[in-house]
Amino acid sequence: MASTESIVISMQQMKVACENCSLHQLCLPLHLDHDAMAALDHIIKRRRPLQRGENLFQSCDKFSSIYAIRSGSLKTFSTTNDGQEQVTGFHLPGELIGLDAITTEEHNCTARALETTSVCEIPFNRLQDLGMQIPGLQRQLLRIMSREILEDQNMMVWLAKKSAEERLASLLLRISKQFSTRSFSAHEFNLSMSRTDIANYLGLAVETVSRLFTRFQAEGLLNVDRKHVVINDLEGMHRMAHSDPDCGPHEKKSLS
Amino acid sequence: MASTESIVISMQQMKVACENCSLHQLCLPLHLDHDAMAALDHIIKRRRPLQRGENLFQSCDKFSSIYAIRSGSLKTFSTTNDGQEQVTGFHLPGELIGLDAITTEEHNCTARALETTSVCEIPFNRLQDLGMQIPGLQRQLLRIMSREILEDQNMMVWLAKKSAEERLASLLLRISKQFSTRSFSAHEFNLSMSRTDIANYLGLAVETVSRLFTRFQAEGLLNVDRKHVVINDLEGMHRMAHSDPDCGPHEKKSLS
DNA sequence: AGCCTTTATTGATGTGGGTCATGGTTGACC
DNA sequence: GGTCAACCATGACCCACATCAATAAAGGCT
Repeated sequence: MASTESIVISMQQMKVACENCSLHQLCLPLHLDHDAMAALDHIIKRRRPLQRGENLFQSCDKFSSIYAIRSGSLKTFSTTNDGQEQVTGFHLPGELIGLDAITTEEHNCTARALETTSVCEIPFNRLQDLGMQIPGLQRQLLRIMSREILEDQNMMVWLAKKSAEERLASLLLRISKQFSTRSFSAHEFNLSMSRTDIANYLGLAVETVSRLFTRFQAEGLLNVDRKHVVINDLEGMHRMAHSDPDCGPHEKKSLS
Repeated sequence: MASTESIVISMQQMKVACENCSLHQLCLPLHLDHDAMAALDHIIKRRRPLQRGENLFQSCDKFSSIYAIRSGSLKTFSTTNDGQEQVTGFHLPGELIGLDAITTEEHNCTARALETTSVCEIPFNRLQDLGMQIPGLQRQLLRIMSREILEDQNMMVWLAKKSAEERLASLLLRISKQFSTRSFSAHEFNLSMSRTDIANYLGLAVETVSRLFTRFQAEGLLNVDRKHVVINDLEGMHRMAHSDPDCGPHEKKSLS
């Protein structure tokens, strides 16, 4: 038993080496040379995968690292002063989370795995030190944060104005896009989050989300069975979301 | 005429020297030594103040600088593909704008002065160079961007869930707070933006904003006459916004 | 298996705030 | 002063979505 487990772990470690990681261009698309990549790889901590429901970090935890998501998914949420949970985002592979904690030096939200999820932990202080040596790295970090600001602002625009159906359609399209860039089907996937989380995130009632799924299905846009979603009419979904196929509000713009 | 104008400009230039600027701790609260401050001061470009309606930058302009607001106010807005204007923010003295353009290297929104407004222009490339020499500066820049991310996320939470009255009350409280930290009255001020801009920003109809002002007045919370606002019951406004006096959604957290 | 909890669906009903329409102010310009 | 264009206020109406309520289905326990 112990031996198979150690084999599993060492294979995992091989797989997560930054240089070989299929996601590295999404984490830090720097085109670093081999040495720089090795240095970056060196500071990254491996962790055992998180199980569904486990927290990566919690609100008020001291900030020390940012995290790159390798597989699985998380939600981030904060708790309002009256004890209500507010979902602030769903985070899918290739995204970096924890950036909002740099300023306060403690986390402002809790990040909880929605399914079995593996992440790379990047200690921020060591990343900063490395940034002093590799000029491009600092700039890249600024660029990533800038992108996050931009996306959040788009999201704000979107939340302020969009109808329930536009919101749900946009979210589904974002997830679909996400899967397709990971070479999975853009048409068929499992939602890792509950209806409640979706509703909370979108600022809607659960019942509304549920009804929308039913309606989208009735209109032939998709088939849904609990968490399993098959999108039949991607273009129709785009029309529903009232967003151009490539500049939707949820769109994660490529850094190229 | 020419001589008085040159005197005005030189006084202005004296006043905006970073070291003496009453806002410098808000722009870049670094506690830099004199030399570092001088270096920072040296790269900052002065501009003549913007008149109401003038653009600081426009969507799709090439990104080259970030801007610190010294006085006055601006709105930022983007234009949706169907030609609608969407206000993404009101920006008051002490704030830094343009950070969202780092990633795309062009501006994604237009920044327009709502009144006579003066800003410091900080060329980003030169700031980056300076950052290589002054380690704290890079970190501070990351911190400022992180704060922006945090604030935008709070704003998202807030837009997703809050009622019309909570939205307007929060905005008024943010403005009030803003004035009070600048040693102006927290109770009495002029709104620089139109009802239409407010409604657009808050994701409401103009009529709703108008009615809310009337209702707040009827309830004795404030007095309003066109742009002029007197808040009679700050605490009542906080209750209306459903936010603790010091952790409201619109709150610009001090970096301390 | 059986029980319990959590999650999802669906229907009935109510309401916040959007939309439309009208009229009043204010200020810029001739 | 008159005219025109923004801007703002207010009433009448309506609809999208929340809320309330009931049921059903799906895991997770022992």
